[in-house]
Amino acid sequence: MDKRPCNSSEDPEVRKGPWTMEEDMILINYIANHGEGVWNSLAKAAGLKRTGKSCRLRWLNYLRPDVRRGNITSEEQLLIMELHAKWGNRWSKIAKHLPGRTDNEIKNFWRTRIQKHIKQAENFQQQSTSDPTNDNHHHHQASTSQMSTNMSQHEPMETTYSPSSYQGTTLDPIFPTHQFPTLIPDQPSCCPTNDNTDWSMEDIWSM
DNA sequence: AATTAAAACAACCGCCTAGCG
DNA sequence: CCGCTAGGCGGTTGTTTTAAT
Repeated sequence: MDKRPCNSSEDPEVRKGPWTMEEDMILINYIANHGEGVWNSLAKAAGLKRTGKSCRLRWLNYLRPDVRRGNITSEEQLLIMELHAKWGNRWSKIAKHLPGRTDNEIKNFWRTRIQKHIKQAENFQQQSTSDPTNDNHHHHQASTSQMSTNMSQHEPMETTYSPSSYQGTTLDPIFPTHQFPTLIPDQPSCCPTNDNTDWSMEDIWSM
């Protein structure tokens, strides 16, 4: 486990940080030949100086052949929002309904794209509520009810989620309608150019 | 062109739980 | 039943990339 008396972070034998292409290749080859086993022993057997956890994460979030990367479509966005409204931050549960997407990716997506807009909406709300000339803050629209209907009977309120957070999303450019995004401009975040090393998963899998 | 700020993404950390001896 | 371990999960942090000035 991770009550880690052993394999502690001071252990010079344990590598941390970004994975190299060599490590990726080793992991992929090993799993291709032996399958996924007990991750700790897999890491050792494969000769990787990584924790089992690290290997597992790398495999699940990045190396698996069926993992989809890049643009999250508007349909997927919509699904994510619906499922998040239902289940809160149950990222892995949500991810199961988005084939090829990982919980980590969805989580990051939520934090970077959606939460930002919720915050903005909240700020606007505060402004508008403190503005006596603006009294439209009690008109709960479809968006509100749609997103919050199931909240009450579900898990304890997630800190990242507040039904009211969704109110006012109509103001946000990313949510052009009263509903949830039916069409959201695809972000330039496609083409993950994170490969300074000039290689991609396609390259690896073609080997 | 250089610098800074913001956004996006990858990876780690620590807690929780299930399974096994 | 109890303790231990591995795996899974959600939160958070660190790094890289992109956009703005």
